[in-house]
Amino acid sequence: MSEELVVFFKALSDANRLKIIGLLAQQPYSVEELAALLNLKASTVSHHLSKLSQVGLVSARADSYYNVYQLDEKALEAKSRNIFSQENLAASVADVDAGAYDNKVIKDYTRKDGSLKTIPAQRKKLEAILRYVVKAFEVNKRYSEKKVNEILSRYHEDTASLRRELVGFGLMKREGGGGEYWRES
Amino acid sequence: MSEELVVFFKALSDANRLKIIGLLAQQPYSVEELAALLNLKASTVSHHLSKLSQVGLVSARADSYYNVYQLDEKALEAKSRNIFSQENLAASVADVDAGAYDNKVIKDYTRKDGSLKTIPAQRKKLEAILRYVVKAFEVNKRYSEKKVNEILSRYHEDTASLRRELVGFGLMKREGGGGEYWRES
DNA sequence: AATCTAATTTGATAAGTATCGAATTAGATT
DNA sequence: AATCTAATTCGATACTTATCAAATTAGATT
Repeated sequence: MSEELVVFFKALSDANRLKIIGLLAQQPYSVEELAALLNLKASTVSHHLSKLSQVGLVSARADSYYNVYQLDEKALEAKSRNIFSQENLAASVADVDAGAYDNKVIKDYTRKDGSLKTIPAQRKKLEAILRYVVKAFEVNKRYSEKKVNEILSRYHEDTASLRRELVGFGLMKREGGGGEYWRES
Repeated sequence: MSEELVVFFKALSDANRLKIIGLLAQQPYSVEELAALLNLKASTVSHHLSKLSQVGLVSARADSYYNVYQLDEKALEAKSRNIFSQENLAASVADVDAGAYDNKVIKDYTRKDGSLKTIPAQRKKLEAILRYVVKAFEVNKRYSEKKVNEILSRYHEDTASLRRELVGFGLMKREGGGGEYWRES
């Protein structure tokens, strides 16, 4: 899950928390000492330490009156090594809808009945629209040019352009001689 | 300066910005495409890209209508390698006042005239107070026990305790036989 | 030159959070 | 058992920021 990474980075997105990490890298400190060193109240430092401990960067041990915090150097090293690993990068996009762009373009360019308002001029949008239109054809079935035009006319009157672009982008194939078209898988 | 590190981590402390990085790790995208994929408005994505580009993680190239953003993998790798380097840890504590803890303890335990309200029971505070008191003695000069007591009496009536602790913590030395004391450098 | 389109900037709003002071808790010392 | 002390939790406040809508800008196409 990507949320864990966000929490980790948020834990480090504060100047005073970075100072705490830097100080604890030298030696363990109590909350009270950290508060004095950073010129903050103990309650504030406690809040910061809680965030750092949530992500496993620091831990506390009780010593008489004091809660002495120490840096977990192992965790620090481990985290820094695989922050931008393939797994983490992949995890961050796991819940991104890959079809969202096509869907938006289709939504922008079609009427309620599914026909096209216009044929997009931009290449990327045209591709998205063509991927949408080509679904009207069965895979591997042969169509005459007349039949192709009839189907495309449901989408836009300029069937010749649609037909040409479908072939141009490789979404449909045309047999050299006979004027037959088909959609490949 | 530590502020640079904070900005870097803040740039990464957002789920949508991490998704952008994950997406750009696969291929470059335009602002419009990212907006559709993340279900955000273009202006919001622009805002995110601006933060990422501030820290050098992404850059844009113009392509017809579009601003196509790409991930700077080199920068990503370089950053992740030395995030928690010695230099960065040291930089984060550079502007921390190392004497702040002693100062706070001294402030808490002394009156306006510099004398001690009480002698701290806690070891760490006692150390801080003793470091403060020992400054009343010149380095390497010899003092009789009587003179030591006279000086210490400016701070607290229990001169015997102060004297004993100063020696115990190694801040002052006593010659075995003759009852002479001195402060070492 | 005029017109489009995507991107950015600006302003407003809502959500998040660093900080402090007060109250409470946990634990050790007496 | 009673009392201290440091730490934590809680409530309030001020500041930051993610997001959107509207206005503006930059650049390409016609």
